[in-house]
Amino acid sequence: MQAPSPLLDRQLKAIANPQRRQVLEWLRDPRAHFAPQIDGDLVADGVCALRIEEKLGLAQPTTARHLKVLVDAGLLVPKRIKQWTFYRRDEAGLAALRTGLSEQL
Amino acid sequence: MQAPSPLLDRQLKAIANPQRRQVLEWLRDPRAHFAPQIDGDLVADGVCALRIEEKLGLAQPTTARHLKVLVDAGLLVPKRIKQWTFYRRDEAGLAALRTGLSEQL
DNA sequence: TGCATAGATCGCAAAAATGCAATATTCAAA
DNA sequence: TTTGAATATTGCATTTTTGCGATCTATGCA
Repeated sequence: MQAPSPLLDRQLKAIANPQRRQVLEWLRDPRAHFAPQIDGDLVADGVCALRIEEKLGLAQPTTARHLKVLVDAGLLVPKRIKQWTFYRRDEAGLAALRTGLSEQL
Repeated sequence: MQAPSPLLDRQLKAIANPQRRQVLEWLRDPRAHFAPQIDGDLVADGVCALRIEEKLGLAQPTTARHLKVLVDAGLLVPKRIKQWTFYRRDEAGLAALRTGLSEQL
């Protein structure tokens, strides 16, 4: 079957995984869950992938793929600073998910 | 990783599939999507599994499993009448899903 | 009781998701 | 330019999901 909305489908598949939901939840209040960073503001820029990786307790490639799934679903915004990538929530994408859900479900 | 909420996890996995979302959407207004039934009122009792099966275009065992996933997630209510099983939405479960989402996401 | 219908379950194959190690890429600093 | 750190990508194994045919179970009717 063809998904009526490819975006909503990607978003729902993205949040169907507990680790990825955990990341989204942590990033609701980065200061409450992560130590301050030298480069990149926790809130404005997001949290360094390395921090997320160690908190998740998964290998680096696995974490990287989880983050990519969330970015591709429009739920996270990546920001490259120097050799780091910082991730913050994409509130617009999350709002779209909520809207799509209430319409489709 | 352990899912913080096993129920929410089951619900999100359940709606991560387009066919299952389609069923939930059809059942929002059964009269708009299904012909009247002899036994079992479309709205009060739900829609016969056979009708859902033919509308989905999937084999009987496959449809049966999809419906079971939705029932186990508390999103559908099954009702056995004679040799048929009718399915309707579990609005309480769907409300719980919405609540869980807004809390966790 | 015997038979037909609807649905549930079993067993298996194909596809997708998830994990990791190894490797490639990117960027900064020496 | 070489080195090191952080991230991205590749390749592969394991698990989960999804599909089907075959079969079992439950129910109703002759």
